[in-house]
Amino acid sequence: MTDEHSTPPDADLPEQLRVRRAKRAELLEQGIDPYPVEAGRTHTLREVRDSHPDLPPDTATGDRVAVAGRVMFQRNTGKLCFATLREGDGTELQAMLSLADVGEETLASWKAVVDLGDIVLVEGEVITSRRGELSVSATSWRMLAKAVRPLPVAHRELSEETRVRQRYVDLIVRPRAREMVRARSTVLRTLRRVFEERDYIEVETPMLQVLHGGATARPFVTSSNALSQDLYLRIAPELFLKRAVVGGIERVFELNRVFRNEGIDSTHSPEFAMLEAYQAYATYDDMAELVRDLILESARAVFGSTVVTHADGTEHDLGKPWRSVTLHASVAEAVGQEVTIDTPAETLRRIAADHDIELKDSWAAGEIVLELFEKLVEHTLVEPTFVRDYPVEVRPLTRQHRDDPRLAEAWDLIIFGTELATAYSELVDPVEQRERLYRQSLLAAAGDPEAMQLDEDFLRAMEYGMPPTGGMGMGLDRLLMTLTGLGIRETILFPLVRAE
RNA sequence: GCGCCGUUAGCUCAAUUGGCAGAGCAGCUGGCUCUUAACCAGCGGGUUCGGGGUUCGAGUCCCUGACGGCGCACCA
Repeated sequence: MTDEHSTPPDADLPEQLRVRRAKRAELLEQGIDPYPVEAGRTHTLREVRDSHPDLPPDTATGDRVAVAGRVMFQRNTGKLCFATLREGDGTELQAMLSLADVGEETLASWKAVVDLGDIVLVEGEVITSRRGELSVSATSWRMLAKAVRPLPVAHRELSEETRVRQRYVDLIVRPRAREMVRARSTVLRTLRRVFEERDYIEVETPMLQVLHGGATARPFVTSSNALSQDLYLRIAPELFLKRAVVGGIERVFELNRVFRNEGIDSTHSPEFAMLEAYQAYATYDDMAELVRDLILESARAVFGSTVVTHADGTEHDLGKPWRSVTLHASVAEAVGQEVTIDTPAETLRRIAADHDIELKDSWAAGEIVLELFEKLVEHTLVEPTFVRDYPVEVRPLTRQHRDDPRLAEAWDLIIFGTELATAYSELVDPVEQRERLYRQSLLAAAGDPEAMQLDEDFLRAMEYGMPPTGGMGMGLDRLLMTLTGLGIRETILFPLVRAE
């Protein structure tokens, strides 16, 4: 190890770090381990609180406990010290050290070495203070983990960057950060529960893939030394889940990470959690019912109700009936004139021009209608809305509509103006599927980085016969954003950040 | 990828026209046996993101790089 990489001498450290290291050293000199292996805790703060509700002020219970927690506030008078301890779930409890009970030496040592942020054990009697605060009145205390770096100011917001880069600090000082971790876990559990109740099987499919497919997006590329070839981090689990359906796993879902090498902003992360589910002998209508159940059950699990608060502060009851509208009808409503699958491209171009929407020359009617929807309609759909029946040219992997072959049996669920989930009646005709994938592979060969490669093995699977199947996809991070009204970096515990 | 804005004490932020770099919390010293963002008195703490330039003098102006935020593009 060179000097450059060794521990910097204390003299180079900021004052507060030096001071805390000195206190650690002081404990060691006294023969006290500042990081003992055995904590000796007998009760959690929560347990003490729960077992002593509503005590009147100035009560001595006679109950002896040893509690542990991080020191969040300190209020020291000459012969009486108060500290607020906090444990992982945010529960706080006051510790009191009185000269009369602990003696001069112990009190002095407490004042000398305990800083905000330290994790300590306090052993004593459960009492209430004269002001009525439930407390542990110490007979002894012990350092469990000396913090050598000071906590940030507890009563001011951390900067956005520090919150994301040092999430461990964010979790210590900001209750909402802790709540989000628990909300995410609750939603994960709830989604799995709903699937289990519907006899779905959870599977894990490859994240490292030899071929790039399943959606249109730019992949991350890596390489295998053993295979001497490039591998792709998956952009979607779709093609493997469909193989599973072919094999007879008729109700299957996967809830795990996908990776897309695209923009990073308040609604996009390069890695995000994707839920996809496929159900044999079901259609996109069945998947709509499933998705509604997944979202409502998640809301109930997190909030105890279906009412959620959007980023702008408005409350919305997701439990009310959800609207369903065709893509063309939604556009027609927005532009105030008839728009259907029969509307010619020239007419649609005129409508776009009237609304100052730029179009590519190569676009056909279907692509123009979708552009009109995205520019004029999508952001206006605040309440949950299924937008359904897209032109086939914009949904190349979806089965043709049973009533009109120019349409695809697909819907997007829009909430708060953004897409939350999508579903199809899946294309299961292997001949048709081969043609469409072949056209995609031509685009890929021509240099379109988002286009899929031709996956012969996937096509071979379909040739064995895939039952009529409904499929859905939903971003977990998006769901949490919808439920909590927060940005995507708040819903991900440790979002990707550039190295400092 | 392009444009705009930002980076100052451990944390959150000030600093007029280019003229001695400041506050609150945190820290240190002393005081205080019922505080709870405790209080009172005193003290210390800075490579003003890095590099270069203009100037008698740069936190401030110019060039350049790093990192971040917002907008656009792409996307779920």
